Amino acid sequence: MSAGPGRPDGVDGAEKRAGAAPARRATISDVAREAGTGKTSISRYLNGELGVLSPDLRARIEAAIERLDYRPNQMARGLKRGRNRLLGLLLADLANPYSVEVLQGVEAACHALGYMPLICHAANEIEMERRYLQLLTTYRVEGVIVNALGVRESMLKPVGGGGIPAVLIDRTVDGLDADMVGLDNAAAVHLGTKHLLSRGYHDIVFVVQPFAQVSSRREREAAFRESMQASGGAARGLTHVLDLQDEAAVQISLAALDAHLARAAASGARCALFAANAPVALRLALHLKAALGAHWQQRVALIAIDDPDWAELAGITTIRQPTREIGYRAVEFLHERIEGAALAARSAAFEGELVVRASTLG
Amino acid sequence: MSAGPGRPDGVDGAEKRAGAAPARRATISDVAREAGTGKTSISRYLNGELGVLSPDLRARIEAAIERLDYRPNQMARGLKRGRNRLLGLLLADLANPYSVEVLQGVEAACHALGYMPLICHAANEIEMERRYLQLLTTYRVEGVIVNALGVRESMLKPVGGGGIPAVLIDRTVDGLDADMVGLDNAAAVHLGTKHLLSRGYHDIVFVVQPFAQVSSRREREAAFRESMQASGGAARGLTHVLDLQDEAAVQISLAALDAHLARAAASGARCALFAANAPVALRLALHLKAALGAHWQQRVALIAIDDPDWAELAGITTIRQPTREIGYRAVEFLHERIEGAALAARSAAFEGELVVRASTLG
DNA sequence: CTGTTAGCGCTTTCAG
DNA sequence: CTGAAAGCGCTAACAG
Repeated sequence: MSAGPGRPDGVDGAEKRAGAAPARRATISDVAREAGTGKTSISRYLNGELGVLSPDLRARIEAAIERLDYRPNQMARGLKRGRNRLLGLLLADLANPYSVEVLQGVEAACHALGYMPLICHAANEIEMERRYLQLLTTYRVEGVIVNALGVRESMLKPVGGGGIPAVLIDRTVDGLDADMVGLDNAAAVHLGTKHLLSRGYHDIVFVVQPFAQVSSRREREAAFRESMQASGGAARGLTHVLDLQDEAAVQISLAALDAHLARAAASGARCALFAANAPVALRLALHLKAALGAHWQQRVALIAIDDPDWAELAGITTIRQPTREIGYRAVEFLHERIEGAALAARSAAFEGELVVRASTLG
Repeated sequence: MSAGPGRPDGVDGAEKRAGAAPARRATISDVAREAGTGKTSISRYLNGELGVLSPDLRARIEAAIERLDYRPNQMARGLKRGRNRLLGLLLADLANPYSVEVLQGVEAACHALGYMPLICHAANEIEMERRYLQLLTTYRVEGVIVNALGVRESMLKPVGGGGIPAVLIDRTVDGLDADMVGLDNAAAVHLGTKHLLSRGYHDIVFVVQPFAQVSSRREREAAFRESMQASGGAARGLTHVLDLQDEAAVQISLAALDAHLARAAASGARCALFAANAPVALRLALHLKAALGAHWQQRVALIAIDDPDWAELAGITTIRQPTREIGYRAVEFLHERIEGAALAARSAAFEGELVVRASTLG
C-alpha cells in the first residue's frame, strides 16, 4: 500500500508557473501575515466566530483570504480537531442500480449534515472490501456505512464497543451488533407472492443468489417459503439458486430452470419467476429471451425485487425499494452515533412498493 | 460548510467502552513507547525501510503494532509529506452506466498506483459540481478527474499553470488546456451511420441532448451531419434535440419526433433513430414502447452510443465505449502530471465497437 | 543502526 | 477584542 521510496523527487513540473499564481497554496500563516494579524484571528474567522472580531480586522482578513485565494486545509483541521467529517461508504456492487440509488440518498444526507462521503466500491471482491475497510480506518473516517460482502465484525464497532461506528445497509453482519437499515424483506416478498397468486400463477420459482451468507437474501427466501406455505398448498413454490459469480454454475442452473419451466408448461400450470433482486432479474430476462425468443414474456411471468430503469422498458413487475431514503436514514443513524448517542442498536425496515407491469398480467 | 459552533461537546458516548479496547486509536508515540524505542524507528518501519532496522528492533515493533492494533494516520502523514494520495473523481451523473464503468477503471488504476479515489457525484447539478470541486480543493487532493457538467477552468490547473492538476473525461472544458481522454466521437458516429446506411435506413434522426455546452455531444452531432453529407444525399439526416433535464421540453420534442416518424412511414422510408448516448436511448425506447406498443422495434430502428446492460435485453444495436480503459488511462495521465511531467496537454481518443443487435436488422 | 529535533497547517488554551 | 504558544500524528534531517 505504501508508495515506496525511489520516486525521483527532483522532478517538479509544478514550478513552471504562468506568472502571478502562488506555487504553493496559501496557508493560514500566509493569510495572517497578509492581513497583518495572528493566526488565531484567522482561525476564528474561519470558524464563524465573527462576533468576536472587530469590523476592521474582519475586513482585512476577508481581503487577505480573497487575495491569496486561501482555502483551509481540512486535513490539518481534522488532525487538530480529531474529526475530519469524512464518512466511509462501502458498497458491494455499484453495477447494481440499488447501490447507486442508495448512494444518492447518502450524498444528500451528507450534504445536509456536513459530511464528505468517501465512496468505496468492492466490486463484489471480498478482498477489495477488506482493503477498503482498512484504508478507511487509515483515513480516520468518523464512521462507515456498509453494504457488506463478507466483512467480519472484527473491524467494525459493535454498539458500545471499540472500533469505528458503523451502520449496515441491506445486510447484517454476523456477530455485529450495529444499526441496520434496509427493506422489510418479509413484507416485500409477501407483497409479491400475493400479487402472483391473485393473478393465478400457481407454480412460482423464487430465484436468488447463494443466500446463506447474506441476510437479506436469506430473509427473502425464508419469507417466500413461508408465504407459499401460508397459501395452503394452493400453489407450488420452489427456491432456485443462481450464483452470478460463477458463470458455469449459472449455465447449469438455468438449464435446470428451463427443464422445470418445460415440465410446468406440459402440465398446464401457469408459471412465474420471482427474482430476489435486479441482477438476478436481468440475468433471467436475458436467458429467457435467448431461450424462448423475443416473446418470452408470453410464456413465463417475471417479477422482481428492485426497480431498475430497464424494468419499465421490459415491462417487468417489480417491488421498488425506497432506496434514497434508505441511504439518507443510514447517514442519520451514523451521525447520531458519531455525536455520541448511546442507545441500543436500532433497525429501520422500509416498505417496498409493488409496481405492476405487463409481465404479470398474462 | 463549516460545522459551526453550538454542538454539545459534553456528550460523549464513545467513553462507554466494553472493556479492553483502547478508547483512542494508538498513535505512533504509543507504539514507540510500547516497543521501547523512538518514533523514528516506527516511521522507518512503516515506510518499508526495513533493511535499516535490526531484526530485534523490528520484531519488537511488529509486536507492538500488533498488540496496539496500530494504523498510521494518513491525514497526519499527508500533512507532513505534502501529499495525501487522494485523487478526486468528479462525475456528472452516476445514473449513467457509462460513469459507473469509467469509475471501475479509475478504481483499478488507483489501486495499481497507490491512490485513493474520492468520488463525487454531481447528479447533474452544476451547483453541486462547484461545491464538490471546492471540497476537493479543501481536502488537498493531488489531482482531479473531471467528467464536467459546467466547471469553469478557473478552478482547475491548465497544463503548466497554477491550480490543481486535472484530466478531463469525455468532455473538454472551455479554455482549459488539460489532458483529455474519451471516445473517438467522429469515428464512432461514422461507424453507426455506415451500419445504418448499409442496412438500408435512409431516413436517420440523430437524437442528442442540448449539445452546445458539451464537447462530446457537439462532436457527435457534427460527425453525424458530416457523415450524412458524405453519403451524397443518398439518405436524409436530421438532428433532434432532447433535453432530458426538462420534462416538458421532452414531451414536446418527442411529439415532434412522432410526427416525423409518421411522415416518414407514410412516405415509405425506412427510418432509424441514432441516440447520442444511453440516457437518450432509454428515454427514446420508453417512449416508442408507449407510443407504438410492445412491438415498436418493428416500426423503427434504434442505435445508440454506449452499451448499457439493458441493450442486450432490448436487442438494441450499440456502439460500445471501452469505458474501463478510459478511466484507467485518465488516472495514468493524472499520475504523470502529479509526478511532475511537463509535457503539453495530451488527448487519448479510444475507438468504439459496433455491437449489432436485432434493432437494426429489420 | 538509532534517537532527537523540528516542523506540516490548523485549533485552542491562556494571557494580555 | 487579540495574539503567542503548545500541540494533533507523522516524517525528515541531523546527529550520534
